[in-house]
Amino acid sequence: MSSFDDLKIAFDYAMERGESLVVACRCQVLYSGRAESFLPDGDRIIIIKSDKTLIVHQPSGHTAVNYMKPGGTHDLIRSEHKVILKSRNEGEFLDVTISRIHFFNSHPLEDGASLQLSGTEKDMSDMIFANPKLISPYFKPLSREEHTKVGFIDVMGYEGGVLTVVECKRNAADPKAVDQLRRYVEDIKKVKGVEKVQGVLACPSMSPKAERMLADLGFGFVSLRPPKYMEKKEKAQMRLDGF
Amino acid sequence: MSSFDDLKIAFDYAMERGESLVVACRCQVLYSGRAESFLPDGDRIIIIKSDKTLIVHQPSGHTAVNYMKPGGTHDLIRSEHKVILKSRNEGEFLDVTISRIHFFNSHPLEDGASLQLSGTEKDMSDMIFANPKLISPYFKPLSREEHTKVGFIDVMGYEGGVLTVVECKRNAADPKAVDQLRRYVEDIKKVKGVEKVQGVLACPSMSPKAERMLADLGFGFVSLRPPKYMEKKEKAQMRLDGF
DNA sequence: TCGGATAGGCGCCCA
DNA sequence: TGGGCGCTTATCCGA
Repeated sequence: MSSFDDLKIAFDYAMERGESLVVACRCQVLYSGRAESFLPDGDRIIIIKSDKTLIVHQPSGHTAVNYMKPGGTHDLIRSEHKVILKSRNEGEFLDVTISRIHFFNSHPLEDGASLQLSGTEKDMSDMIFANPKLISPYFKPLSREEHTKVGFIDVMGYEGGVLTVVECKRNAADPKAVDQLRRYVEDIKKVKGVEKVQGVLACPSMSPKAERMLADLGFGFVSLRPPKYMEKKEKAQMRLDGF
Repeated sequence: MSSFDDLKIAFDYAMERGESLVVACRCQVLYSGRAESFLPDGDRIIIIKSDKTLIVHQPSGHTAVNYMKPGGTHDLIRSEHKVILKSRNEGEFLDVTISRIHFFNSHPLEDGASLQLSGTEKDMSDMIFANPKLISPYFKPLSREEHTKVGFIDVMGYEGGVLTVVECKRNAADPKAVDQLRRYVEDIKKVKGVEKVQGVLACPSMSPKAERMLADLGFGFVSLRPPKYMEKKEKAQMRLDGF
């Protein structure tokens, strides 16, 4: 029995059972679908998940270099002297041509949990709604995540008598953020038939271009960063770990 | 020798050697850094790459649910009855509390290759520059990827006597794309002191809102998709594979 | 290093 | 199903 046959048996077994599998191998990867790509020979880790997502990871970096979306088919075939993993899904294909297997493993994996994330833009708007003084002493919030024809507005309210649109960014704001705020302000003016609507950008900082655009439009800026509820615990943890 | 000791030895060996390693395990994950998150118990695949990138994958979906950037430290410790993988990097931390190991593997992985991708927005602008008739019979391109004070313009040229800014999108264009084009056109008017500057959006299709915005601004639309150099080969491949 | 923009973006929510 | 948009976005590229 060849090493290909061993691998083939283990691979088919895992796929039939709906297991998740991992292959580390020397390979090259050809993809064609929405775009197309070729990745020359090198060592990679390939994962096929139980939902048939396929991802190819190089030995550095955070991002998968190639992938196939969930629901595809994956077949291991021998072609002359090579082993090819052929992945197909909705008009896209990806071929992994394998020249050497470093290791292979599979196991049924079950996971019903989902990530609980905080410190997001949504958390910022919640924070502002709960504590409007963060925008100004006189800011009275009316709505959160208000859906309009041009998108949805993080927080809207009145400051004094002026209708005010607040756009939150968890990171430094860029020109796109100002464009977005302007789009909302213009839309609200038109929809509400109000002449004066104020725009406010709430973010930790701004890029120079964003700052200039904001000033040109006469919009406001509030220095604010997303809340991190574990911050105190984190600090303690870091100290315990000697940071 | 406990199973923890076995794992610890294999883990430390892999880390010392600069190998890449894979652990499939039941675990929960706590992260705190730029944001913070908690992932309750479930089965995951954890990879630590040779550059010390750590990624945590659930058994479905394309994206890593948690990760740490390259260059951090990773330690496997026993805490009472549990095994904890502690990852630290530049003020961020991630703790994986492991309750069961499904499998563990490691191997030195080497990969000097990088992805060759085509069918991008850049490929579209190259295509237009090489074949200006795609925009119109009279379009004369002047520059590609021109860096202006407001950003860079994919293609700029003259159509008849009118300065024309072309923005390419490889996918269906959305309102953000139109905003971007408008920003460029307005800037060029100001910088060049020209009254009439034409904007053209080159993309396969537009969202309804984008279409309306484009019409309101009097900009043009050219139906175009990014070139895929392997397209013929791909089609043949798909036929061979029975699609 | 910073800024600006793309991405085979993905994933989520909501009409 | 598609539009709109945030993201621990990452990654690339130029100043």
